[in-house]
Amino acid sequence: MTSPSPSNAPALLWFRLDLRLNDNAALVAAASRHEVIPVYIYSDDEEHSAAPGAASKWWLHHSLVALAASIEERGGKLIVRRGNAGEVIDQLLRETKACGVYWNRRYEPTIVKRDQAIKESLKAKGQIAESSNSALLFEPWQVATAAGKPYTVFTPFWRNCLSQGPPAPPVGIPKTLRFPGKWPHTDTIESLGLLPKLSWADGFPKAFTPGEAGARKRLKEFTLNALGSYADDRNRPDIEGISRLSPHLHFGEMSPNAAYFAAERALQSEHVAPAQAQSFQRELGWREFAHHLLFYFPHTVSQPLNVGFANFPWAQDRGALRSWQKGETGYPIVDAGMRELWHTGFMHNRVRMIVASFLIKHLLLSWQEGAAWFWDTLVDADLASNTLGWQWTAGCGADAAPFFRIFNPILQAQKFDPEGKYIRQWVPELANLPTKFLADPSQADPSVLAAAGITLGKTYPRRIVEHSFARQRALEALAHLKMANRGQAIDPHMNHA
DNA sequence: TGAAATGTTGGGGCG
DNA sequence: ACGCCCCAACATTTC
Repeated sequence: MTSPSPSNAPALLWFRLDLRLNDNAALVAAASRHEVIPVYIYSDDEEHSAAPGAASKWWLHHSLVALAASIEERGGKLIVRRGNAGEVIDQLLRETKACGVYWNRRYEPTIVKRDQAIKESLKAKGQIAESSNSALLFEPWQVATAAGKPYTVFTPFWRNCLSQGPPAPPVGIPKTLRFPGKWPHTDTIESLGLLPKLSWADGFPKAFTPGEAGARKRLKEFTLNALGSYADDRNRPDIEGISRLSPHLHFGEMSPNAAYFAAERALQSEHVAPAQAQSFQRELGWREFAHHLLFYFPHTVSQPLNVGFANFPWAQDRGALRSWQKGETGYPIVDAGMRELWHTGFMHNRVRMIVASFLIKHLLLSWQEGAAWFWDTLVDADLASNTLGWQWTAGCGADAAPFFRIFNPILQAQKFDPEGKYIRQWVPELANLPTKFLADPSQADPSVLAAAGITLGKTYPRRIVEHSFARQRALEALAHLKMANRGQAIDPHMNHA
């Protein structure tokens, strides 16, 4: 197959969740044949479940600013528009006389549908409509079981991926990048209204630098400082043990290939033990698995994969939900996590599992409530990963933790934050409490609490539910569910396919 | 990528 | 010396 010959007409490069110039397949394809008109279209109205939440909008704003600047450095311009994507594209094609559109694929159900319609419409008009993969190491349809079905268990999924040979190494920015002499009108990034009216995002810049350069710097620091002990430290919120690359990967400021090969290079050059590098690559594998599941089971965005959970009697308790959201549950590790989330738009993964387990199993609130809060508050909110993560915790998803696996927030704190450094950082009103009582202030004598300046119920909340009671209640709810399903559909080891 | 309950083992204190 | 008990440490089972 020969590639189309270079044309005089420019082409639109439609940026979406690929806000970078390096290792960008659509950019490579467009730049090899055309003058390029970079475009970003903000169309949250039509994206529904995939439309960015408040924290993501903050990130998106800054990422767009960074992308526009690096395009301008190369003599180009990022054209920004707001509205229905198909209509904006048609409008731009008329304005610029462009011959078509290049973009990188997304996998959210509403986006897949929309993009298919746009592609068909363009092709029907004889225009170029070329999509590429620049978001995944392995696209959903590249991986299948021996029976030709999608995977629902992670380990065989990832084994299959790795057996296909190494993913494509990342490539740089195209050497020849031509832009048109005349530009269409562009809205300002500010006019998209992505930044919050109130100042709740003030703490975000301390934790993150959105944009391609920030992503590259983060990857470098991670591979240098933390990759070598990743398998050991990745569960420790009190240690700088994780990559923090998730928002950069979500917005496509870095390709998963770049992250994968950074670990691969460290491994090959023997700077890092194989088990440590592979542990990081495995986490990239979970991201792949999440997209695989989202593509083949699109309804899981709102519905449990395991149909046995469809009628689970989740509690309706706005007060309890509010306490969880604000980090006022009376369990310090839970509250620390929820406050880290609020102040930075991020939460350590180990703590995500703890707070999620608490919401679902201690409070019996639905995983959908938790997913919605995470969606609005996380800068790395990703429909695939968020859906997988919450269904995993609830025990209703693919390869999920069984419902009876209930995290003890006190033991988890003692195990993964042994000196209480993480709790003291995010729950400062407990900072003077001896470490021994930090995971569970209710065990401290009144004199000890008084010496630390703490009054339970006043300066720090009492536990909104007692652990052993909540555990028992959750187990009973599961027993009822089993009964209702006659023991059939909720076996944790069932095959969901 | 749990926790709690239950079972088993073996060392040591002690009559 | 011996049996008995206690209980920590570890293993297994159950939820």
